[in-house]
Amino acid sequence: MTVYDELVARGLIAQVTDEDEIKELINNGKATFYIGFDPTADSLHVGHFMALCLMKRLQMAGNRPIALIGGGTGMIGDPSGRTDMRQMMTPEMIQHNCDCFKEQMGKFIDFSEGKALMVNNADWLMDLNYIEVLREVGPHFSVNRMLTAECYKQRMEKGLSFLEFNYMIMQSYDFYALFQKYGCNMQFGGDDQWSNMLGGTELIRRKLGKDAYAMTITLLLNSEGKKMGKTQSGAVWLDPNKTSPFDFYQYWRNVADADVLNCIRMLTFLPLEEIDEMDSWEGAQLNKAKEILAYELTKLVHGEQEAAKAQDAARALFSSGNAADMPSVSLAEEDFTDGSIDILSLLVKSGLTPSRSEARRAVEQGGVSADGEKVTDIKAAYSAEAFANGMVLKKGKKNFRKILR
RNA sequence: GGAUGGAUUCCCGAGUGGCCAAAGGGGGCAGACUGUAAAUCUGUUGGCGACGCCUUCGAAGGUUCGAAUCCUUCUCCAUCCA
Repeated sequence: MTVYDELVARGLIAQVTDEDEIKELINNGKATFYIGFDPTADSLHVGHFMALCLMKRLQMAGNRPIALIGGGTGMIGDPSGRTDMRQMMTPEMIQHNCDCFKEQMGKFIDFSEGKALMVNNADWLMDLNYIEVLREVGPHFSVNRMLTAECYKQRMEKGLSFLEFNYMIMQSYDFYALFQKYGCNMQFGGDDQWSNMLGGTELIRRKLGKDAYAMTITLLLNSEGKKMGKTQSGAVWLDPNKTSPFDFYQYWRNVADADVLNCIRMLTFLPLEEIDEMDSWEGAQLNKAKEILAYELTKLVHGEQEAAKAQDAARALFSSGNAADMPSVSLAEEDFTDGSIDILSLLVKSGLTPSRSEARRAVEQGGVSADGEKVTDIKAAYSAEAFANGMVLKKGKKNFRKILR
């Protein structure tokens, strides 16, 4: 099976500019392609992970990836897929985020011996001269056409600033620059990037009379049409300090039935035959598939050891309610008043609830238990001895915390 | 620059002097049911030393016994005109 066919089979490809040409290039390892990552946070998240996996797949097939860090485009902010303007970031933040990205990417992609490149578009965008750029690329962009692009259309209602409007031009310029500098002939990105990417291929055609190609990756949506990898408290991060391996594992363990197979197919490196077998699984059997998904992804991101730990912890927690490895919190001397600590403080301290009011509600509604016993009294208090072996505090069905002295 | 409309709690959106910590919906959280799924039903959803107190309706002032609501100035957004 060729790489391209595998990508299709996994449902990873959303749109392509020229299918035959792209097939030819990537199946034969002749592509030098880039994917851009704007440093919008200090860690990569699940959305980036998909792109990195794609990079890896293509790299394994002999193609040369360029990871582009958007130190320059990050200064502008991509309006695609947004209904409001991004908050502008300070150059310091951007620089910090770029550094974080670099480090994380190194774990997934082999950058040794020129097998892959990492570049920062700040290197060429920051020194551009406004008038020169206008004269150089300005004539090749039709404002009328730009405005018909989906990503701008959405913003026509809420308002679009000139700053953001220029994003497409900057991204196009990137492709143009990489094409000339490194012979980069292909760009990949999320499906919401489609119009930005086309801008690049068109610019290259008009300026240089040469062909370049673009391909977008299917956005990972759940059965309700929402982007996956987002939780109430934000994105699911790849940085273990921002999303612990356990939480990461749990996120995937909890996906809806309708989404498991999709996720396995798109995100893991399991052989397709194996995945096809799972296709016939139904009902509670899908829980097995969810475990596989969670384990495989945690392994890819955090390593085999962490994945095993997370899996053991999850299994133990949901069967016996106890486990060696679960998120834990240590209490300090000053957390105790007269030798004991009350349940509300405990819930807040452990991070299970953000406020005492919420802790109170959780207890009143019967959602809290300590060492397997339901807490019914909001005034319940525990002395230091209760934590001698670590107390398992549980809020709701899925939130556990081990409390240590 | 001019005219008009707007900014309300996590989001959408009611509220036009006291009955407003603010309707309704969405989302979230908790409970029941289950398979750590979905759907459904119930409760809950600013904070706190909690029948009370404190902070919140774009910002700052003002009127009033009392302001999300009235007045002034400012900021931001949309639409139309230039």
